[in-house]
Amino acid sequence: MGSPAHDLPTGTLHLPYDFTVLGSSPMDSWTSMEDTKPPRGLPSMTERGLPERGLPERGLPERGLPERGLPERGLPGVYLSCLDMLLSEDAAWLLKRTEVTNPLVAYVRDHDYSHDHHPDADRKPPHCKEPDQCPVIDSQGLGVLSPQLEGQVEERCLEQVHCLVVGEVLKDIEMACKLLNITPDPMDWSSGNVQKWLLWTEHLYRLPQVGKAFQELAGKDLCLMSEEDFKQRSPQCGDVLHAHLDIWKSAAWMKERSPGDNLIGTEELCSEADSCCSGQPIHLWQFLRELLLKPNTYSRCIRWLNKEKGIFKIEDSSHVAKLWGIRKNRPAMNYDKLSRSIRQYYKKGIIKKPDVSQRLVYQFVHPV
DNA sequence: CAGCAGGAGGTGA
DNA sequence: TCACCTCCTGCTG
Repeated sequence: MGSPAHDLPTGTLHLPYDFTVLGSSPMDSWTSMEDTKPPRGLPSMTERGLPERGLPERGLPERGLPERGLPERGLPGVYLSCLDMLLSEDAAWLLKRTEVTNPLVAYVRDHDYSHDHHPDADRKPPHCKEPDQCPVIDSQGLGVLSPQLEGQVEERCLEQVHCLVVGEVLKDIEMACKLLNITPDPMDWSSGNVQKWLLWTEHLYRLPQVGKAFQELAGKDLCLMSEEDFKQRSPQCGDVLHAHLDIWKSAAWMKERSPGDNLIGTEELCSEADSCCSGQPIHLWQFLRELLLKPNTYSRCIRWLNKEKGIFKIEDSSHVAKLWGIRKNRPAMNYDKLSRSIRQYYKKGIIKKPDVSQRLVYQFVHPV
């Protein structure tokens, strides 16, 4: 687009991630929302790339907190689902190993809160004698590698991790776009799209409702707003929303810069049943399946009980209904109505009740 | 009380 | 016409 909002620098990945979620599932963060400290401001990503201000320092007094807070580890944690499998120790080690070559990682190091959750996060992983001498995987079977080769292999590994993270973020954004029926580039959003995005973000991260504060604003206006503007309109979570928008902006920017890059596993997102790829309105059963396909983000409200058999459980009925309502622009949507729609699928042979009927448990007649 | 089942009329694409 | 949405009654655990 070439818009100011997209004039990000090249060469480094500029996403305000909180890498400290590496050792814990984002949904764990969500789980802990009610009983843990509320969110603190996320770093704002500037046009220069790295945040203007760092993440709040540990031990700083909490500021005014919304009733329903973000996951403790911060909103971007949701975007790191692909790294859930990494042990926190390994993650810490990885950060140490990569900070030299990647400014973003160095930034993350500087703002590493992993000690909050993992007191041993700095400890090297058990399989490493010293962080600096961590064995490099010799996938070629060449035996001991020369330091130069080792460096190259290492760099490649880091690149792969990098790509994995970026790819996962883009996938999640793409998924959200499909679910909301909006474009990935905030610059293209109408005011209606902005409201949808706000509603979605509020519900996903349980932020206080601030949609009214951003009424009449199109995506373009939103992109031109500074963090201060955001905070002015929403003192409670303006900074979080601004940071979240930054992620979307950078994703759009990256996509625009390298449209050929196949960072996104579109085949996963656009299976033959996904009519949303062809511009058709999404069906409820498709919507449910989309949520089920993103367990790292939505398993708190809907999850597979038996994926092979297509049996799933709606864990948070009102939340799923709300998400569906947002998607369909039906603010009055509730589980009663949603379940009525699900029951319409009984006749059509799309969804049924499992043989052993349980509350909130349904089964796709034709599992994926 | 929340969830389930299903009838019936309405709505928008 | 279709795919819901909305409202409803009655039943169940």
